[in-house]
Amino acid sequence: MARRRIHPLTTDNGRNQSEPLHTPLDRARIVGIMLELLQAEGLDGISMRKIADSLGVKASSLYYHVKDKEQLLHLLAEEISTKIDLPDTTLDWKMQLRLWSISFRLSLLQYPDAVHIMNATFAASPNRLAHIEFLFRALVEAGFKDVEVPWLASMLKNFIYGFVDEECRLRDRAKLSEEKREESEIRYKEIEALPKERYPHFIRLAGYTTSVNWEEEFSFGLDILLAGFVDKLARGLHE
Amino acid sequence: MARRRIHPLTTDNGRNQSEPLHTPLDRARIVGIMLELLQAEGLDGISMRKIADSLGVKASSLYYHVKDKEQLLHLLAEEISTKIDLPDTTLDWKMQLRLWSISFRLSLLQYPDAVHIMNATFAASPNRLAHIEFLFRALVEAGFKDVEVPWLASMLKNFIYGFVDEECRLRDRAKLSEEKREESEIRYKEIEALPKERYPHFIRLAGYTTSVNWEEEFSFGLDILLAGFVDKLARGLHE
DNA sequence: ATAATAATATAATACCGTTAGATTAAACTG
DNA sequence: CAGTTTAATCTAACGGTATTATATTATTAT
Repeated sequence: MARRRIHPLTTDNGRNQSEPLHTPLDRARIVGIMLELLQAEGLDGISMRKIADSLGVKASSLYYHVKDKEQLLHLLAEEISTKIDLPDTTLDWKMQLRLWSISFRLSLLQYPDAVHIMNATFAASPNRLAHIEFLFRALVEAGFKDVEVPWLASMLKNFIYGFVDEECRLRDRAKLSEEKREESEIRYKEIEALPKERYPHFIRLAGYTTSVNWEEEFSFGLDILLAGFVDKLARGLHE
Repeated sequence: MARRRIHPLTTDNGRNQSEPLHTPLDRARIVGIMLELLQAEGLDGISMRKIADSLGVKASSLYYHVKDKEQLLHLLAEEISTKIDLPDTTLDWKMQLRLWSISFRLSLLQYPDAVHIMNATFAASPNRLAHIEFLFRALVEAGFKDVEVPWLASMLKNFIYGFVDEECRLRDRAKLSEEKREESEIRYKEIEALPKERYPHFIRLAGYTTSVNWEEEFSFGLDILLAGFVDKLARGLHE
């Protein structure tokens, strides 16, 4: 697969970059650039044209290395999930799930729109399956029935996706309101125009989602979900 | 706002449709068509061009009635949430949340991609706020602290979104595998090519998500989440 | 009838993913 | 070394997206 040029100078129409000059693309380099673009511009920064531009290449060339954009996102999701730690499997099952969840959240926070990418792609790749395997094993060893395990894992995953998604949104909005409130204020005025007397609880409690300790709040939700797991386990045993 | 023609026949360049002939558009009619397109073709069926075509009009004309597509989706989400029942507020709080969740899921299932539309739009519209108000009130009356209530409501919402999203996906895949497995089999072969010995639990348990009683499974998850709520409430009291 | 306004259309901009076919570069083969 | 094959990229195009500025028609009001 690895190819090397013998005579580095031939016709060379256009820019010449000293050494490699034309080392062909591969999936690893494409995914690497995608990760950079994601970091810099978010999901909108990942278009076939922009990826190609950043590689000094035309968009259509990407299709030689990959079937379509979906496959590229699939590879990107796998790459992102590389950075999630798998906890020590000798710990208490609750601690294992807790540590895994914390690590998962932190990884998702590292790249904008990571949640959407993970959620939009099929999880059948080595690293992602390793995480599913970890969850399934932990839940089985905890004592849950086989039929219950996939749904419990799904609940935990959905909790994290939902939380991080909301966290990113609220963080972005907080940033916006510091710099430029132009667009944002239009929406806020729509809220203020609503008949407040009809939503007393909402009005009173809405403020609690503005200044937040996210770690604390994540832990709060995680505790509740795991408490539900424990309750299910207890009921399942003496049933 | 309502406008009526006096002389129904003038120049009439093009098709003449008996009575109204040219009653101008309004947001209600646009949203109505969007709902039909959503039902028939899913989220991809809702483009500005397709909406306009279905109304016998050009895409740019829509911008006279609405700011952009986001606002249109906002209105659509509000319309969809009209069909969700608010349970009797005299019931036990757990029963209220349970009935609301069941009703919410059923509404989301009525239209393809409804979850994505709800999740992608800002929930500040009368009907959607009424639902938030309902949740907040129920949780406050249950005895939760003010700071906890928005996060609990968020958890419940995220559980439902995640569940229905997954339900739709698996249902669609089950349909596909009946008719044409062409594309689908490619992906399945990718899974089968993986080293199975590394994912023993996954291999053993993957089958449990194929033939599913969705009502039962939804109830299973809901029970667990609400058990976590109850646990939190109990701990919060004697703390 | 005329002026004002309401509603739609035309045309263009700047993107997007994807494909077919031509073209260049590198690697083999005799 | 010459010729052929294969690898990798490019050109050009298709059909789609949201959106905008500007022109045009249709209705209402004066």
